[in-house]
Amino acid sequence: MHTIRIHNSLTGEKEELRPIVPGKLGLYVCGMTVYDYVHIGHGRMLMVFDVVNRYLRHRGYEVTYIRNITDIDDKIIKRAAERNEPIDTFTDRVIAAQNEDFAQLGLEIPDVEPRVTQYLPNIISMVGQLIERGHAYVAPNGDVMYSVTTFEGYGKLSGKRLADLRAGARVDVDEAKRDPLDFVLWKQAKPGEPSWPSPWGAGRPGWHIECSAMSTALLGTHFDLHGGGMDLKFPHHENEIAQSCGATGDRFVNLWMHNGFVNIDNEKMSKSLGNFFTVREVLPTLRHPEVLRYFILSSHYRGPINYSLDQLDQADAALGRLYTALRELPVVPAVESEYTAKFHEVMDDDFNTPEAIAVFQTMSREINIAKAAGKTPQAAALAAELRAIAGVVGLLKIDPEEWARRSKGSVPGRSSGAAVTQLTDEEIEALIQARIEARKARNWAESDRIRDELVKAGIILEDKPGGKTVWRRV
RNA sequence: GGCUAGGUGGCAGAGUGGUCAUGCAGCGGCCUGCAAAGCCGUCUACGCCGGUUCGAUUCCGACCCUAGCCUCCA
Repeated sequence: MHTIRIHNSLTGEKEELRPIVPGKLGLYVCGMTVYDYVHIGHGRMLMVFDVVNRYLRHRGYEVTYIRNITDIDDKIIKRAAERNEPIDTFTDRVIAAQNEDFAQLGLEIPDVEPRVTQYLPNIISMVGQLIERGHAYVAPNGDVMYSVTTFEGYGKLSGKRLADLRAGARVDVDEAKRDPLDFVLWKQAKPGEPSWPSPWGAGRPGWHIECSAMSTALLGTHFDLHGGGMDLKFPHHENEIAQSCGATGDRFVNLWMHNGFVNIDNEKMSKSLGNFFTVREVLPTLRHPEVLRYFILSSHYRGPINYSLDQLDQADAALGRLYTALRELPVVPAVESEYTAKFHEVMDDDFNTPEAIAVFQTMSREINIAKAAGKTPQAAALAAELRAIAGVVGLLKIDPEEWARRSKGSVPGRSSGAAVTQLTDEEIEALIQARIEARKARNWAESDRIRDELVKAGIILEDKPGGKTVWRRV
């Protein structure tokens, strides 16, 4: 029987995954606040937990995967106001656009995507519980605040002590707070803002309480896995723990997972620095969205990755090597060999996708060797196995011939540019036929002329034994 | 200042107490009419200083450097 080990942010160590209910796992991931398009940093988070979800299912667990949607918050209110658009139509529109991006990224759809606005009763009830249990108070301004000093374990996840936090606090001390680190659970409505009735007056929930309320509502007071970006560790997740444990008295989450950032020139991708890329501007410049997935999975999920066009080109080349190995082979059923065992071994160890990719590359070499030796059945079997395990992490999902026909495309700064001319597949096939005839006649000048013409159109030819020629786009 | 991650060969990026990461790029060879693809080989990597050890890139300690968090953020 296998054992999956996962790095737990709570302890800083890899821990064995022990489901609370045997065979079942609850996975909650902090998803998107819906006020803008999905950027590459979000893309990484989404892909990382997509792989976690896919792999755990592949390993036989019955996973309940929850990824929330924050559809009420300051930024949303501001954006909607700027556009003179009702909040719900604005958020519906953003959610629809984000779902298009998710589909492009090849993400599996979570079991539930709860929206904050659907969970107001749960939120209000949890705030009430916190007040009852002495963890929250109504501040003079009418906001309901969480009192951090009432929760013993506050700071455990982020490794912070209250004194240190206060010393480094850059927030203005809010008169309404008993402690500078207290945070808001329920905000009094301001005129013109959307609000919901509550025992503390009309208002809306603070950001942190939503995740506590939704995760508890859907997965119970104690569940297995909770994920999100590194920046959510403090204060968001720290506050979630304080809220959920404070309100329910239960243990809340067993394992906390945090993915690293996407950097540009070693700086965090951010709007203020202007180094910001959305998936909908990046994906069309790639041969296929799997290039981005390959790039992201080439690094371990916890470390930072540096986003650059050059790296995307490297990912394109490396993924292309895998697809090239799969070409010209019959499709046969997959059989598990020692490669699948190795794949499981490295993935069981905290989702080591870079090692998994190394396994894929090693398999591609084996396939190429078998092909060159004319051992087609062996090559086809390996290819089927490769596709099976790569598919678990969302790679090698398209037909290798389709990969070959897609162009890497071109954007300023990319290492290889667009084709000078555009040819249809039919035109390409016709030129290849003409070249085959020329080669039969040993007319190398004509053969090379045709090949040069195709190169100008961004087509690379590969002559195979037996007079066959296959092609692919640069 | 506090806390958390890191510093690996031209680039990217795993991993390990003592023969191999892996990919891209380069070089040599095989294959090819020439290519391409592929295969084989090659390119004296592990921030700095100590310590433990028969032996450390890998363990321990100090130091330097980088990034992130401490305010909304995936």
